[in-house]
Amino acid sequence: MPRITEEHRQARRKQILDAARACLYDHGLEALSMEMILARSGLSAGAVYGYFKGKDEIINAAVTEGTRELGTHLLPLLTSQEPPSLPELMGRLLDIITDFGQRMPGLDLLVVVIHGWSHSQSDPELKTFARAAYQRLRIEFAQTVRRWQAAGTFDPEMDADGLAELFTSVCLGFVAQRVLAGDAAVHAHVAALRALAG
Amino acid sequence: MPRITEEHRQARRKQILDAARACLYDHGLEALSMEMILARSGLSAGAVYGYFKGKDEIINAAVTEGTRELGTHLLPLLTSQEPPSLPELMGRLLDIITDFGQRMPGLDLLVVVIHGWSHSQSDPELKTFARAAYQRLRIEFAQTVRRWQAAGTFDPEMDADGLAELFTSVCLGFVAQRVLAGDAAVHAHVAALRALAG
Amino acid sequence: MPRITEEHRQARRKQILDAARACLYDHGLEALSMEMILARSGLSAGAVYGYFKGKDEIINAAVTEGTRELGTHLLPLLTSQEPPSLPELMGRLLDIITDFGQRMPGLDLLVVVIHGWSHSQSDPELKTFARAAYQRLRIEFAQTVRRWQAAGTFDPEMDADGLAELFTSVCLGFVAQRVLAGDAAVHAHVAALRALAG
Amino acid sequence: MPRITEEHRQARRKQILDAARACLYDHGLEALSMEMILARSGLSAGAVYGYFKGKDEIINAAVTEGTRELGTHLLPLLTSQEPPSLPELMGRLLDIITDFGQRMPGLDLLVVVIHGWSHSQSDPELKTFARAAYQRLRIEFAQTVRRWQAAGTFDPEMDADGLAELFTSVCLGFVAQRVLAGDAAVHAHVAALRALAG
DNA sequence: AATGAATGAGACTTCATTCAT
DNA sequence: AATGAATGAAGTCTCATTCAT
Repeated sequence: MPRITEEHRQARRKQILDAARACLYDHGLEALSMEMILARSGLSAGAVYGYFKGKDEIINAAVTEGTRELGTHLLPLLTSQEPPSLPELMGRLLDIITDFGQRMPGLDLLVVVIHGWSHSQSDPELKTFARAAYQRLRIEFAQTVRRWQAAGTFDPEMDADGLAELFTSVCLGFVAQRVLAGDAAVHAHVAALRALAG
Repeated sequence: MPRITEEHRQARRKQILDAARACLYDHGLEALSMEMILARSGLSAGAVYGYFKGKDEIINAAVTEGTRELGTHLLPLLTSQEPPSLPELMGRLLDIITDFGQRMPGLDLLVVVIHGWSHSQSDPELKTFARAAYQRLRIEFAQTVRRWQAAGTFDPEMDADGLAELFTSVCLGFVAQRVLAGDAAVHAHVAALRALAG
Repeated sequence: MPRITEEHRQARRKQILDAARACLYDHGLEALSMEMILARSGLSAGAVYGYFKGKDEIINAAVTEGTRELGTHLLPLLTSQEPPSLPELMGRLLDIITDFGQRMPGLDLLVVVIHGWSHSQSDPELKTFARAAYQRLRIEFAQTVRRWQAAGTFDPEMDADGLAELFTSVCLGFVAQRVLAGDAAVHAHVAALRALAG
Repeated sequence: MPRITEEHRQARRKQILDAARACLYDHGLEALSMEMILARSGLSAGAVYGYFKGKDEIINAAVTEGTRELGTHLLPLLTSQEPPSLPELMGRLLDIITDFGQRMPGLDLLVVVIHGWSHSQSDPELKTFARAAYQRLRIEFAQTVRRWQAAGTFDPEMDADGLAELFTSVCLGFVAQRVLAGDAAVHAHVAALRALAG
């Protein structure tokens, strides 16, 4: 069946990456095997290798494209010229993260995100990508803080970069806590922030 | 055959676990092999298998004992009957985390911690352990909040559990941010908390 | 669908076999793959499989047709009723072999011949073919020797078959030496024969 | 069973290389597989990979060590300060080649030699080795010719290098002819040389 | 007649673990 | 207690061939 459409190609790619994510969720980085991905995707070895050069490329694509997609949802809120208040903004960000985690039925994508964090430490390409992505998050937080300061919501004396680091930690820690402790509530974080900095 | 001393056994165990951590840092979860650990530890296969039942047991021990050790340093601060102020407490906790990360020359133990987070999601035993450990952190934070409330530092109306979740996220996120973004400063977090909740 | 012309078929066949020879020269028997031949010939898999039943058939055809073609050039000299002297005859034969080796730009066809020798040892069909072809060479040499004896150039007492074996070895060895040692000169062989048997 | 003797190591190496040669004889370069070599050697995959880095290294070792061994038997005759007459020398050389071919029961090592010729054209390391080995043969032949000339057996006017090329072709061609035509007799070559140059 | 995406058997190799010494 | 050679299941990937279009 020659000459497939670009649309078809993209569907196949997604099929493979989704299978990889599901297997990563089920078995973890160590035990993840091509055989699993092949079985879960329903494709043959040859077919999969027509889309990706190897296992590494599949994992990297699964991680980077997932991260990019989450970023696509988070960034509009952080680049908004009139950001909502800190608790509200954080609430929306954590909601997006929570929704992202529940995007695929039968698995928690946040667990896959954690596997991505781990994997990014041993794959140079992924490490560079992760560094850029998470530094970007911090930078956008800093900009948002400056917008709050300009709007008079925050004291202009405050260190925008320091606050951005803290907020970045809250977002990343929310992911970690959900995965490691088994739960973490958006509303709890929002209420706590409102109580502290209300 | 004269039995070896318990002291000797513990030294060998540590030798193996340190080698495993170093290899984990250098190569990640996926590429970690017994051969590496053997080479790095300077022991033979037979020797190592005399101390651990297999690779999984080594990884689990490396992760659980590391986590336990970090906990041992953190808990006294969180169980103190007269906790310092939030920014100060957080500063001390993050300092301990930072120091822990730099404990072994040539590697960043926080990277190993992240690998542990990932691995804990696919190993049931480790998952249970992690859940207990990180929930414990949250619980102790909640107790500290209640002590602050009792002491009049914090408004008694505030939700202690919600604040505990937030603080837990900050600690975990600090680890993640240092590893992923490449840096995160204790003083920045402290200053930000002081600015917010002074 | 109008049948393609026989001429077109032959052109395509040659295109495929020449690609196979070039790939054989570049990569050897072990590494030779259909993908290479496909890429080099500029044809699609489906097209090539319309001309040959499979890889083996292509290799066999490349070898047998090449051998047959070389034979076509050599035989007239060996069946001549009035053969030139031994040194001169050998000179002409080796010239033909040398020219054959340089027939295709960018590759040494004698290298391909050696691959054919190797391959013929594991393919029964090719082995039979090779046996017939090289025995024929020997037989024709013997006939030539008999013509020389009849003409009084050679002593009739000499063993024509033994001489034919020697001459066959010289021809085959010339090919092997050019390929293995990297060179072998026709004139050196001719001069040596003239010096020995002048 | 740790700490094996060097003797044991050599025996294992030979076991593997002999298995490789037998498989090469039975199946040829293309079809040769590790599985075959493993089965024939009676060793496990892991064991074999403890002796050789991979399939290529096994093939190369089988070829180079075989060639070196044949050389070890041929060279003394070619470096002798008082070489026998041409027919006699050639007879002895071809006898050694013939014996070498029959060295291993159940297979014709000369067929393996031809596979080595083929393989040497696609493996750079082997190509260099082969070039050196066969040029050496030619060089020693030339020296022998010069000794004959010095001794008065051969006309000093003759081109020693040209004769050496011819004699090298006879030796290599003898191997090729035995393999390709199915036979070639030492005595026929000797008689023919005696008849020509006696 | 031609295309080339897909198949899937099977190739090569690794590596956690064992056990004779 | 320690060694390290050997095992062999299992992993990743290739590639000759097919067949829907």
